[in-house]
Amino acid sequence: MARDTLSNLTSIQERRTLVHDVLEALRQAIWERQLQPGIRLREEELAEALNVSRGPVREALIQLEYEGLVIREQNRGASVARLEREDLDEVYSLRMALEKLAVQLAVKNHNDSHLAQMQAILDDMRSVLDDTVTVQRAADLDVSFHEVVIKSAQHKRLHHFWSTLRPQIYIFLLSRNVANSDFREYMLPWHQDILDAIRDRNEKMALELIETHLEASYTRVLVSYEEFLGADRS
Amino acid sequence: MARDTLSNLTSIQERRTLVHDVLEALRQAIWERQLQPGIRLREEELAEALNVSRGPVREALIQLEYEGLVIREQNRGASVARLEREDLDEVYSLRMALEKLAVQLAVKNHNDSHLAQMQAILDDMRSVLDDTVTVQRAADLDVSFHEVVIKSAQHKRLHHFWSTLRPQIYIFLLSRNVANSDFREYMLPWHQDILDAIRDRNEKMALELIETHLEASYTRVLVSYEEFLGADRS
DNA sequence: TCTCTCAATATTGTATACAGTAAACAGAAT
DNA sequence: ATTCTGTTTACTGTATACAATATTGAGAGA
Repeated sequence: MARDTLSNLTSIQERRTLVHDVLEALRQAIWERQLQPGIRLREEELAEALNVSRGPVREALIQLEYEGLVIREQNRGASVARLEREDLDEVYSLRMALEKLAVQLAVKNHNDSHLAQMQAILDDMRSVLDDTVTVQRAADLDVSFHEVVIKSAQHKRLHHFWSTLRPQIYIFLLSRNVANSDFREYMLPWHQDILDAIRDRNEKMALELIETHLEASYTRVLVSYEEFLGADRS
Repeated sequence: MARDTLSNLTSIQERRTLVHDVLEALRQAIWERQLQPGIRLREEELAEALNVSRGPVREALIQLEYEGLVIREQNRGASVARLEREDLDEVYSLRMALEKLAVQLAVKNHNDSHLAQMQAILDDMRSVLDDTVTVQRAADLDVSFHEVVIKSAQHKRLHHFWSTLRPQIYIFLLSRNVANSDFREYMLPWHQDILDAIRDRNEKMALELIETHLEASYTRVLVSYEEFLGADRS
């Protein structure tokens, strides 16, 4: 059989381990606030609930600690992280530093596939303009666009660091009160501009755009997240 | 008993777990090239050699993967990472992004303790000027100065990210051929300037200095590390 | 009533045992 | 000879069992 024929087949879904499954389940539960900030995460309890042993749960908790969703203490176990306003500041300042580096490299290193992926996400954003969009959908589209930008920098460690930040970014974005108008006024035009600057290899413009975009994003999220924290306490 | 009296006591050495010990042993062995790039790290073999079970070894390998010293593959185990020239580029470009953010924050957030710690390291550098310095000692001093700068930014996530990069930075620095003249000509004056700029809260200056310092460091390490890679292949 | 000590308990840290996977090899078919 | 296929083997992935630690609460002493 010719190799070219085979290369058309979509590759088989990589066999995953229990750690992956546990990770997804816990992340999801934290995002959906079924597991609320501060709640203790006992290894055995989770293991029972998910029908696995403590080993995979423990490894998943280690990973979640890296992602900032969980706090682990020596001999005292894990709990869901409480993300305060300072954490939002930290995440966004780090994100800014990483994404500035990313667009500088993206301008040089992107390829057509990256541009196509960005364009596809913009198209998705456009297609949901008429529907009512859920905050999850908005966050997904937002995060995945930025992820492609990061990927197009072709910098393994940068991508890895950013991915570690992603689950926290997602949490903050989930606090927004999104409306369709947001897509029309912010999401679409800003991301389109960034894509254009990368495609045109205009480094200065791309840098400026990512800075103003992230600053604006921060400002908007700050309001909604503080609101959320306030409501949470009452 | 008065609280003030107690606060003078140095806190008791935190009880450490086996994971810590395994981590230190493996990092050290990789730094010293007893474990050479590419060598397979079988969990059971390491466990036996270190007189622990596979659990702690496995967790240590996960951590080392984060630190970039080890590669882990699904169902195929771990091996010591081969750090090529591209990895040096990645580490330094990321380091630059992180430390630029760090000095900007350090200028605002540093306290007297941080300044004292930096000064102490500069004093150490001065005190070894007359001795013959080992490359390890030079790397230790270099890395620890930058670590204090990072700490003085008072940004938990930034510190954590930088710490993840530190073991790799250390590997690259170990390839240098250090002489006492390097301390006199580079290490001391550059680090002194950075300290001064942070103390004077001169953000623009601090940024400029860290940029030129890291670029220069990169250039110097690039030469020695390529030499090392070449020698390694022959 | 308050503080201290000590045991009980709950939970993580660690060790061991078993299951599953993938590379390596040997033998059969062409 | 070469490719395929089944089997072995060596390892990681997972489960279970045991040890060590930290918190809690009850009782003794002040």
